[in-house]
Amino acid sequence: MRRMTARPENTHQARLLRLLRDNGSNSRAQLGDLVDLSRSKLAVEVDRLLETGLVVADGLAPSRGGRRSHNIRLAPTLRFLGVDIGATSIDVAVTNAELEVLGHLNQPMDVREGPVAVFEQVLAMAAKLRASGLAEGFDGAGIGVPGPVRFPEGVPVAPPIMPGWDGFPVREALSQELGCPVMVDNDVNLMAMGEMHAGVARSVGDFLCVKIGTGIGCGIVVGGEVYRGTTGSAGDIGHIQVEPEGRACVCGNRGCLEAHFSGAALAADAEQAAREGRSAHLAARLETVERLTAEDVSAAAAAGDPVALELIRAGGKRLGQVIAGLVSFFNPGLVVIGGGVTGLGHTLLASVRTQVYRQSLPLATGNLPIVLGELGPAAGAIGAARLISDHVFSPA
Amino acid sequence: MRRMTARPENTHQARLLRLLRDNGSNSRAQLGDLVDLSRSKLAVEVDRLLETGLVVADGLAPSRGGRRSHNIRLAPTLRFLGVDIGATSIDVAVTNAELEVLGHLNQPMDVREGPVAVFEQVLAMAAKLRASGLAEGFDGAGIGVPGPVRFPEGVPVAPPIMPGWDGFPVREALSQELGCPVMVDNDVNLMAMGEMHAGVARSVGDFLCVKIGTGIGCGIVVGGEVYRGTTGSAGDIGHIQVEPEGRACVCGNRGCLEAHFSGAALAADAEQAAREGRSAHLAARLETVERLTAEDVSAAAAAGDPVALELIRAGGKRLGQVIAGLVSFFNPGLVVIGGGVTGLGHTLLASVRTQVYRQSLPLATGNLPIVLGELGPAAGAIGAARLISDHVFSPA
DNA sequence: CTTCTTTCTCCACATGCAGGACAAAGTTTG
DNA sequence: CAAACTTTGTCCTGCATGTGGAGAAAGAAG
Repeated sequence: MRRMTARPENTHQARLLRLLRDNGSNSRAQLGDLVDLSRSKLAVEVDRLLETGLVVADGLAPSRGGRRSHNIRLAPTLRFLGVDIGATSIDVAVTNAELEVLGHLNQPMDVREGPVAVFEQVLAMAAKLRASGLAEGFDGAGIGVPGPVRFPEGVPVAPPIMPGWDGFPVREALSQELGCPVMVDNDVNLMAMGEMHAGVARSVGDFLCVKIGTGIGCGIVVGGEVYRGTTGSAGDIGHIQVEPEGRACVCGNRGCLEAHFSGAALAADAEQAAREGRSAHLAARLETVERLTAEDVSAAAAAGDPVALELIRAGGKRLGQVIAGLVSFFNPGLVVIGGGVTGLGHTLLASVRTQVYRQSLPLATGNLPIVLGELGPAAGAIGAARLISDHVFSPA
Repeated sequence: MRRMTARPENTHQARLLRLLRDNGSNSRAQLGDLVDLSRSKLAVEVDRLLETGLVVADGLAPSRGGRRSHNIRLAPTLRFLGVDIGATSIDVAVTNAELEVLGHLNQPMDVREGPVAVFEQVLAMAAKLRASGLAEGFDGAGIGVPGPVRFPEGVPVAPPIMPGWDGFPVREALSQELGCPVMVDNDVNLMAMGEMHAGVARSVGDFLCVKIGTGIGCGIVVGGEVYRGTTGSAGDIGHIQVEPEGRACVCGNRGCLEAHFSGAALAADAEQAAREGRSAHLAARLETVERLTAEDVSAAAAAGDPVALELIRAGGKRLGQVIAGLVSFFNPGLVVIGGGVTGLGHTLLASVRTQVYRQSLPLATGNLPIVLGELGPAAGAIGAARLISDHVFSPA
């Protein structure tokens, strides 16, 4: 079960591994252009990487006007596991060393069932992916949980929506079970990493990634690195006050953003509208299902239901207020909006944009794109794979 | 005029220079404990630094149980100039290489008089300090301006309260005049650097530094480094909305924090209270001066005037609302409050604290000190010296 | 006064790396 | 098709740098 994946011996090797991860197969000559090492040094390091098995030869590159160069690539047998535990579902993906998703499973599950039950499920899903021939074992696993994490130890801390998880040694436990290195992070941070690696945020140094799911969170990226804050709770914007005497929130305060707009709040608003007969569309839907969800609102909006559209617009305005403040404060180069309710799509986006561009100063918004995430439900799992690959591809 | 200050040749030397700057005179042996270099290597680098003249011998250290070690220190003739241009006044300080303030001048001046007039004043003040024998020349100068700056070029960009400064080549011009390296930054960022170097924020990696002056700004420090944002406008929190249909602000919006609480807003509120006869204390003051200032409010509060106290409390609440949001988002390890109106002191602080601790989640506020700055009016100038010393003490 | 500790210098040795020479493999030109 | 030029990869030498030990210098402890 346990795989002894080699680790790079120095920063040069780590650099090369990451280049190969991000740019795919590459010729030795091309690598030479990228890394500013002498030919001899480069040859030595590449040879050592080939010896460790992390890297393998991959045929000849096309000629660039002279002798053809030898291609190398990351070992095609390397596998990373990306796990994204949401409030109501679990995503598990297998990737190769280039972080391309080879297989992806999604399973509904309430995180409140506790770490033991969730773990069982995650392991079962991982086993299923392995059984389907996608992987023989894993060289590393990243896992995201919907709450703050003490990052160095990989342990959730005081997660409001995850009773029973406080202090559970997620990293240690999963590492034991899978027999490979594991890193744990907040799900929102992983979404940000995913979008940074393979999504809209490629080549942006400083950006925000707002995730609207059951709750609302925000990933913060500073200089290409996720910023986690002093206690790992940075980006917890769900409980910023948007209405001085607003709705009561589960956190005990009033007027929190999450209480006014989030997957949960949207569903509640929709149900109320349906019951009060304000929306025929939503009422009809409520006849067939027990409880409405954010997806129902999204469907109603797509069908042109005015009440649903208004709910989304009002929510976008609230969200926009908060984002406007964050933009003034943080002056990001990009704002990404993602998460389960991306289905709300452009209605939401338009509403957020209007609010931000109106409220923030021109210097901060001047060239500020506000866009939807590109990776959809896979963002978290890809980010998780990226997290662990950064770890595995760094000197031991 | 031009002084050719030597620069370190490599990162080891830079490291040593900064240690000497931050810890003062030090024995070679002690440095050896701090830097993890072999004795021989350390000796070589120190010798080279002695050759350049950046570092000089400084007698013998007390014995640590054996042969006494030779002390070294930064050259006592090194001088940095720290300039802090506020909206209504200019601070100029001369420091030695350890960034101890040797001389400090303050001069009222409206920044709106434009870069040329302000420059003249700054140069006159620098000349005065030099004439008083504190410095023969400067080895570097840092300068802070009350608006966003394109940091790499050292040029203000679209500063709302500094008409005429947009695009003015501050760095270039000052460097020409003084004949030494110059760095330019936002005044709030420099205050943060000052408090980090010599104030309350020593040894804190991630913190916020809120400056309340004519306007309101916030310095952001991430991992010991100032974060400036994509266009250099990070920390511009004065125009975050605190009241949906609040007061009109100079920026064109309504309900901005600055419109409700800042040096300017406070003065305006106080005048109104005085005119309406709500405060005998403030009214009396208004008889002797033409316009009230934040200092007058501060004095009235110190004398127990209930209206002044209430103004401060209300302002603190507004400020607290915004800071609470930022704390949730950024999860800092410390919040420093400073700026001209620090005289408002503990009344303001109490009000802010109440609001933040009430509104933010326990995980973020659990161990979060909210304190007043320690350096008072010198913070900006010290931060400016620190900025340029970081530059001078880095490899060329 | 002797012994031990600490500091500092000097030196021999190892290591690591750059850069040139050269061979191998292709392309282009006449 | 041959000659000339380009690019790539390997080998090797020389230089630079840094490590760690030996030993001298300076002081503390007994």
